[in-house]
Amino acid sequence: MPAKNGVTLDTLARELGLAKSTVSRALNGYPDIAEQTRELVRSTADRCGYRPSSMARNLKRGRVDTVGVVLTGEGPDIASPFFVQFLRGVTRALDREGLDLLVTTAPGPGRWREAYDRLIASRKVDGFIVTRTETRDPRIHYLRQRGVPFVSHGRTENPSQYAWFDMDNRRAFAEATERLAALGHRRIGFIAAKGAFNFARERLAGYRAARDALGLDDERALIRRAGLQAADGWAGAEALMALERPPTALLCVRDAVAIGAARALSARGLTVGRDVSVIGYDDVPHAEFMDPPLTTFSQESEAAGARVAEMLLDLMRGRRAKDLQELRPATLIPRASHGPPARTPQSLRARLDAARRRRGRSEGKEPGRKRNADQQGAGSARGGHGGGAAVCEHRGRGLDPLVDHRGTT
Amino acid sequence: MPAKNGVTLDTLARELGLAKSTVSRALNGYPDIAEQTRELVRSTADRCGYRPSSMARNLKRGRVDTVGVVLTGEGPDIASPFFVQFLRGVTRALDREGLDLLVTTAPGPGRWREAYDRLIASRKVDGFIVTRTETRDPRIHYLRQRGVPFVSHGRTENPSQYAWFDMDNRRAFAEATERLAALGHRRIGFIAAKGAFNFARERLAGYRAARDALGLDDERALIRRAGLQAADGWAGAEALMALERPPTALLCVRDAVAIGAARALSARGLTVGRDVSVIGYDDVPHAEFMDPPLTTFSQESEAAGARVAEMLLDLMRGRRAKDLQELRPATLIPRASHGPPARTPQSLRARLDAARRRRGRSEGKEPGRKRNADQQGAGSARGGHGGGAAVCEHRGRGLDPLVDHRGTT
DNA sequence: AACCTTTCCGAAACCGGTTTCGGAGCGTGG
DNA sequence: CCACGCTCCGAAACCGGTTTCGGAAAGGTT
Repeated sequence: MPAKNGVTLDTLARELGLAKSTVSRALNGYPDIAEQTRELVRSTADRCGYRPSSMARNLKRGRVDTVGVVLTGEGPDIASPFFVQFLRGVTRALDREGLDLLVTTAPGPGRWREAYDRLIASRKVDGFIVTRTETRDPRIHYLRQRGVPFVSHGRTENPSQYAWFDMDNRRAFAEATERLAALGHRRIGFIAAKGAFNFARERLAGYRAARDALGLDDERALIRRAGLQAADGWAGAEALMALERPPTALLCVRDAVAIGAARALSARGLTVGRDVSVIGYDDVPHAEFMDPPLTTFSQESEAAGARVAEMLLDLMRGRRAKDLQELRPATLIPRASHGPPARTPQSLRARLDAARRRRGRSEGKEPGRKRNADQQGAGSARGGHGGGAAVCEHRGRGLDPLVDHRGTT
Repeated sequence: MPAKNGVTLDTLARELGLAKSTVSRALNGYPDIAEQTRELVRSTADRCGYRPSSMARNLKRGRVDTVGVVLTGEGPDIASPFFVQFLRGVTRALDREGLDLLVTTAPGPGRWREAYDRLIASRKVDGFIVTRTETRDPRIHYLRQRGVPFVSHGRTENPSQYAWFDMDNRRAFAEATERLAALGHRRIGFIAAKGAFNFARERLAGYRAARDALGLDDERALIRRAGLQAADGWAGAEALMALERPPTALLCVRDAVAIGAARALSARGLTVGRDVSVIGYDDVPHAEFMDPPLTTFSQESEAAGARVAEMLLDLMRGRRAKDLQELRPATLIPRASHGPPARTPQSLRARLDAARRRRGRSEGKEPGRKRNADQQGAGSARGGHGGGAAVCEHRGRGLDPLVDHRGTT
């Protein structure tokens, strides 16, 4: 029943009175076809709207002109607007060479291997793009051992043996640290990610390196490890502000975290950018519209996607993986969420304590502000009033600090 | 050279001493194979790690078990975290049935047709998912006329003849309007989108319907049309607050716009949720961490993606398109950015004028706040201080109102 | 014992291209 | 006039499956 709408090679051959093979070679630019014949074939081919069936062609050629991406990771970690930009960059670059992108999902948490297996074994893709690498990423190892070409967006701890494209996260956070130090900050907190994402490790490493090189305060308690969401930023900032000597600046592993942190600070009555500086990473669309606008690093995700795709094409054409490794600088976007410290840690402590006392007094006699009854606690995170912790607790996270006790590597 | 790593049907057949066709039928559950033989074949098949080549199989079967999505639209309009969630939902649902998702891009603005053409003609996909429909979307017409199965996420103005899944945007914004009216608002502004996206039209229509049904103020000037970004929200709010009688509540076509609008309001010294209520749509991750947290509508993008994929599978299995049309309610997430109006429009006007006078006086003698020199104007959007317009102007948008002069349909 | 079903499997066509191989037609040099 | 090389095209194998068709073997009937 494959009647299809299709005009095939045979159709053309019959139409032209030529052999199927002749038509094929004419269309594919073989040198043993008379130029006149070739032209004739070409013209009737696109007069009839002929398009070779990709599956038939692929069957013989042994490749499918498709690269794969398998979506791993759960929940909102991946829910970044940049991933779409990245995909767009990838598809744009692939399209220029006539390739397509196949997207699939792991059938469950931790079951990425099955997805790769299926795509490889059924020959649905010629290569892979892997994203969001972890420091020790089993996917890299797996793909290398299976001999499938791939390019990774982000490195692992030992990135010498495969093709990758990465932002220089380490340098970026070193730069942010240096910048804050130059403004006078000596005590800089870091709200890090507890996951194994390599970009998170690198950012932390960059902070540490610059901090040590500059001789800044380096207590363990200045580093909080949490998740990657705004609620984690809130919790992290709360914990850091609870310190005996709170930091005057906060580096956040990404903007989502910075957003939560900034809210926690202003909920405690502090002015972000004066009392405490905050710097994030990503330049999410809303960073510019925070109050104050968030200092951050830009992404250029689409360009990254395009570059990764190009690298994969090079790789599949035989270029060596070791020659395909690119580290790109991230560019700082300075906005008003950072500046010279307006207070010392001691003064900050005093200010926080004063604010808490003030809040304690006014508790329960909040002015004529109706609170919507049908909401589940999130509404309590209002500027200056109320306990901000509710925002975190209803997400299942308390304020318990998650101090980092390990080294970088 | 197709040495491949692969174990093929012939390999198995030779190994088992059976015919290729027997092996194939055994594996595919044909009834004319002895149960014993089938088991034998099955076991050796997965002992050898046999996986049928998808291209070979597809060639004969005439389908490829792949559905396509072509990314259209430019710039940040598509840069929504929800699109990834949506894709994840799609791939999850497809994966359950052994299908994959092919993603591609139009080779240029307005050239979506080429992308569809290529995928259809080269038989790389069996069907399509189209997203972000416009009110009169040529893609729908095109795919219908070509007879390719597809499901659309979002409707067009005449949605009776194809399969679609959509949120009830109209009901959502009617509900938001009713809710505000119940709280006492009589003058509600709407920051709409000037594009042709159908969801934007529907939201506006819902607002209009409820507004008229409730007899609220309905001046044209209460509707501003702009883009979909935060800067547009800023500009829209600025324009609405410049009215002789400003609205006491602002409905925004989506959260990004609401974020910009809220910032504009607070930059003018107004308290969002008291002086002016703001409601958005999307429930972006940061909405909860705004000050105050943003009232909005949730998306459930992943579930939507999954449902759309399931509908497409049904369609490809022969179910009729007319039976595959689903409208789902959006659920309001009430937070603190809306409440009863604390002021009348007149009082709002007075407050705004007073704030402007105050700003005028303090201009030029801003306290010891260093402004970073190497930023391009965005930093001027600081809370309460400075002219907020800069944020919009450096994006190439002025404050000129773009009033709506047309009807709904 | 001849005949008819059923059960189970093998042979071969087929999907729509690509690629190899060989040969017809033509011009040229010895 | 024949051998030889060159240009251009046709025939057929092939890629790795699916599906059709036919027939052998086994079992049951009269």
